[in-house]
Amino acid sequence: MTEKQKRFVDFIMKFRNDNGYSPSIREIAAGLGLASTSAVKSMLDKLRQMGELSMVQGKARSITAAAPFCEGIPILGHIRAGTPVMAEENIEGYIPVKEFLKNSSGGFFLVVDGYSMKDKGILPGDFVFIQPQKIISNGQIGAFRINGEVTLKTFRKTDDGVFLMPANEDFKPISVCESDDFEVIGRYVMLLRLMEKGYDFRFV
Amino acid sequence: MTEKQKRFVDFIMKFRNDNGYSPSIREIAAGLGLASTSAVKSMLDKLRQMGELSMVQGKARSITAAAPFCEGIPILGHIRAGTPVMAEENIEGYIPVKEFLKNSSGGFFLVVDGYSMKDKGILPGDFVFIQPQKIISNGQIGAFRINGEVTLKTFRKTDDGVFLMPANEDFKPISVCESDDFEVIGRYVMLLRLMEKGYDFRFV
DNA sequence: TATTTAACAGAACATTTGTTCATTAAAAAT
DNA sequence: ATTTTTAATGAACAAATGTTCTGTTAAATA
Repeated sequence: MTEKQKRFVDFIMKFRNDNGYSPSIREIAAGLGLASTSAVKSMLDKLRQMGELSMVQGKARSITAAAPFCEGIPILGHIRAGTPVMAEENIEGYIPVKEFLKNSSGGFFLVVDGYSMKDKGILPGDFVFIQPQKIISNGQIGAFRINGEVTLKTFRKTDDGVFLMPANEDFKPISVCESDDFEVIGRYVMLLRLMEKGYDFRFV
Repeated sequence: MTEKQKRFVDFIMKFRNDNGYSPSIREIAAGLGLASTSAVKSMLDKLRQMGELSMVQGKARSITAAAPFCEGIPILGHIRAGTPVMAEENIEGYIPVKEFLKNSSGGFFLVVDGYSMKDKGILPGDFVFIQPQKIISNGQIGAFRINGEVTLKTFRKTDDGVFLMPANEDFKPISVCESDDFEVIGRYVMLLRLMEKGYDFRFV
């Protein structure tokens, strides 16, 4: 990507972060100091062809940036690693939260209830993002349904059989028998913990 | 909020989740089975007055849902609490991730480096979202700069003075002296942990 | 029953916005 | 030096979109 192309994507991303919706072509032109809209249009077409952006023909403000150049929260530095300066020049990167927001991919949150995964830093009230998939690799954490109950555990397959391992010495591994009603729901790919309570999460 | 108003907000939120941009008034009308745009318009005006939505006069597709009815990931159930059914009717709520996405409010992420907050489930590599503020309440977790170093700790103010408390018995509390260069950077309001590595986070 | 209110339809209008095209200027390549 | 390519301009057009207005219908209210 050239410097100019980067400026385009940066502007669009910042605009979206600031306003909550994408800029129009004329707003992009104004923002980048261009007097014509056609220059912007051709650049957008090129960026779409490159896979950096996507947009829908004829639809106003339909530009969406492809991952990971999408809406995100800036990373301002490593904690304990020095003084974070609250300036745009200091942004280390962006977290592509939007990547996970795509409900179309089928992911969803589950709320953690117990302390069985405490040693993995997964606590009650945490939201774990589950990417649905039918198989899971050895050692990965995932959501499983066993005998009607849903649980979050580490998947372990040994010569002795399949086990769902907790991350807390107070809990025992679950041995998965042939006779069990067992299903892999999905893989644990993200954890979200909100300290701000009091939000109406629309629980019904 | 009435049932109809909820349907409006639901449709807009779902459209945004699916497409990445907001629906036009005519698309809302079509989606809700209405033949006129004016009915939609007046409802949108009302929802804006209620504070549920916000939009900019004359700008196409500028509807953004106010927190917490904004872009979000569906919550499909409590883990260990039964069988989550992967259906829309089963959605318990939405997590207002977008609320924290608003860079305009000044929030940002810091990357956690050490194990000093382990017992609070905060591990190295985690992203902690910091809401900038100059003062912080007793017992809250926040990011602080002390003598040039940035650290995440629990703020504790007692008769004996001000302390930055770790959540790990291997670490000692930090006593804040008058002579120290001390500053409250902000409050810890969210934690994000990504299991999917390999993303290009645009680190420079 | 009469009146008011709210919700919606339908049309019309104005603005925004995407799109295209001819042209110019500068840079790169031949 | 000539040609080609690229980037940008400016204008114009068409489509999408927000906005407003009048009338209608049904429900609520007096």
